[in-house]
Amino acid sequence: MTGYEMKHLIENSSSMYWSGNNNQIYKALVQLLNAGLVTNVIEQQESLPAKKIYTVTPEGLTSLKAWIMSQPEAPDVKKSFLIQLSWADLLTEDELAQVVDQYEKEVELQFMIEREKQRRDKVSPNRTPREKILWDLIRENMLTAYQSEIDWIQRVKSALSIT
Amino acid sequence: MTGYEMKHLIENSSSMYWSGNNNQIYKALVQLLNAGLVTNVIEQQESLPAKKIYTVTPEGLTSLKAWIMSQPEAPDVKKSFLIQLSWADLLTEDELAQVVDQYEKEVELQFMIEREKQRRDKVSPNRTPREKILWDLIRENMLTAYQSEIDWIQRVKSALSIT
DNA sequence: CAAACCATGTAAGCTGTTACATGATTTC
DNA sequence: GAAATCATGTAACAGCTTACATGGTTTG
Repeated sequence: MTGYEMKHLIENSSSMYWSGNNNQIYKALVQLLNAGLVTNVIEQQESLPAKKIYTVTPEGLTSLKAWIMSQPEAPDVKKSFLIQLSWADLLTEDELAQVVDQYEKEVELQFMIEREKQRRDKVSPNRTPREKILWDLIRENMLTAYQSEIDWIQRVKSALSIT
Repeated sequence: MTGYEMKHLIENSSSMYWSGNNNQIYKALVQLLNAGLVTNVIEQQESLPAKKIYTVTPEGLTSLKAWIMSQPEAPDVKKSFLIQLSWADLLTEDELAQVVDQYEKEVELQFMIEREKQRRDKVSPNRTPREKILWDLIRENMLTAYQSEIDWIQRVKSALSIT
């Protein structure tokens, strides 16, 4: 696979949250190459820059497997909206209701974008039945996280309207 | 409040996810001062560096209120575990079960740490009834997010053990 | 006797983002 | 005729982390 292809793959994935901008991808690939974790084959093209097609080496696979088995980290979550809410007593009732509405729309938008991404992505690997199960679980995780946030927003709305 | 106090306040808060290390806090306070959004009073101490006690200006409050009403962003979530899972078909059943268990323990640990933080934090402002409601909602958000992740882990375990 | 607390700050380095650069080909 | 696609890369900047620096007082 080329760096360019990886970039698009990362962009269309939601669990692979890395931005994958040019600056990082091409630099990282050079580092992996120097570390002997990948090799590349250069394919010349007329009127376009030469493709560098990368392949994992056995050492690369070993290194990957070691990372997969390394201690997983808890999710890293940043909800700037909660910081807005923590100061929201400065707002009138109407202003507060408006901001909550905006947040609801934004989260629902991202939720729909995620569902659409999943619908389009028919490329997910199905090399084994277990791999399919794993990928379905990953997708479910993304969706239920959004759903849980949307449920919370409903509770916010009823808690504030009662006041 | 001094920069030092803010640092501790941020560390003990979970919704205020900013790391708040020295380098950033003291630099940011100088910027706020230059922008006229805060003022400070210097209080000399013997055998300790002088305290700089900061206070928001009316301009600072206006600026804060503008930010609170600005378009909220959807949560920014990074779950590196999902990337580990997406490659986990390289593992044996036992290895996979082990990594899932480690993730479960890690998330449960963070969940307990969060609950403990909330239990200890009796300093949360209660200036109005509405502010109390808001702060309770923020706390509920943090906890239900963890709970939703833990529920998902249970589904992962049953989906994988059936295989 | 080591570690933590108080309270300010600086320095170095890594990660991430946005924008720029090339230049032909295809799509709207 | 403008914008996107292909495919590589560079440059400048912002954010974040870790470690260092000072130095007296208190806690384990």
